[in-house]
Amino acid sequence: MDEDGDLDFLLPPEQVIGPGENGLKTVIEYKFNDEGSKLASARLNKRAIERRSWPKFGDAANEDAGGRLTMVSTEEILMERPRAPGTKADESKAAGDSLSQLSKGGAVLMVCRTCHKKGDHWTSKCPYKDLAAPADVFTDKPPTAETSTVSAAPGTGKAAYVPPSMRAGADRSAGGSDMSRRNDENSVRVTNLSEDTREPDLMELFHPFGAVTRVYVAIDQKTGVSRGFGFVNFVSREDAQRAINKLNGYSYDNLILKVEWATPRPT
DNA sequence: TTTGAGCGG
Repeated sequence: MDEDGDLDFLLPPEQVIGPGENGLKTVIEYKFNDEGSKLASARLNKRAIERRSWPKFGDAANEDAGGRLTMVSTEEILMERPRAPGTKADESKAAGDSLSQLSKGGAVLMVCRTCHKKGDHWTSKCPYKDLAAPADVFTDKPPTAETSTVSAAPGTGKAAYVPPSMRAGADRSAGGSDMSRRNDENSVRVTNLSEDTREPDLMELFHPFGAVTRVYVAIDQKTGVSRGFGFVNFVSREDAQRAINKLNGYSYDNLILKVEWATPRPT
């Protein structure tokens, strides 16, 4: 109830004096004022006295006049859910928004930061995302003729920075000097797993060959059962190669494992 | 049978 009550624990406790013979009770309470200093105030709860004479109602109707002042209600209160299925769908249609857009979290909020198109796709799904960085990023690093390829961000007319790895003729082969890219290349695909092989099993099987950054087992979302293949990522390409050499054709859970380099999934 | 999931604003 108290908006800025987070420091109230620093204050002295409330004091209640009385009720005296006039039936009045004195309450001394402490508060911070706007400048943050401590204040004490006293109030007389005359109104509480007055409330005692009010007629009782509801569950308290049978209580004595001088009995409990408050009751815990057992009444059920049903909350309205404006977005509950089937309640407002018709209105949404009437408003002209397609349901598919609504299900993506609201058409208005979905504005691509790369091409600035509204309601069509997220930034990560932008068809131009490999072509141009978001127009409002890298403004402190204007592209220069020697170090970058300049292309136009569609619809903006602005030149956009293209990172070296994205430029035409960039070396995308494995094991180069490009550290950020190399990690993806150390991904090993494992197939012909038994269906009760899980990620900890893969970790146990592969980590003796070197540092493993990630293991993954494909799980059927409907049945929860393994789809029989997975991926293991190694820090070092050499370790991954040794694991392939040793574990490809290895008998595991009565099945012959197939272990080979994974090629990046098409996006 | 067999090349991963879904978030995010």
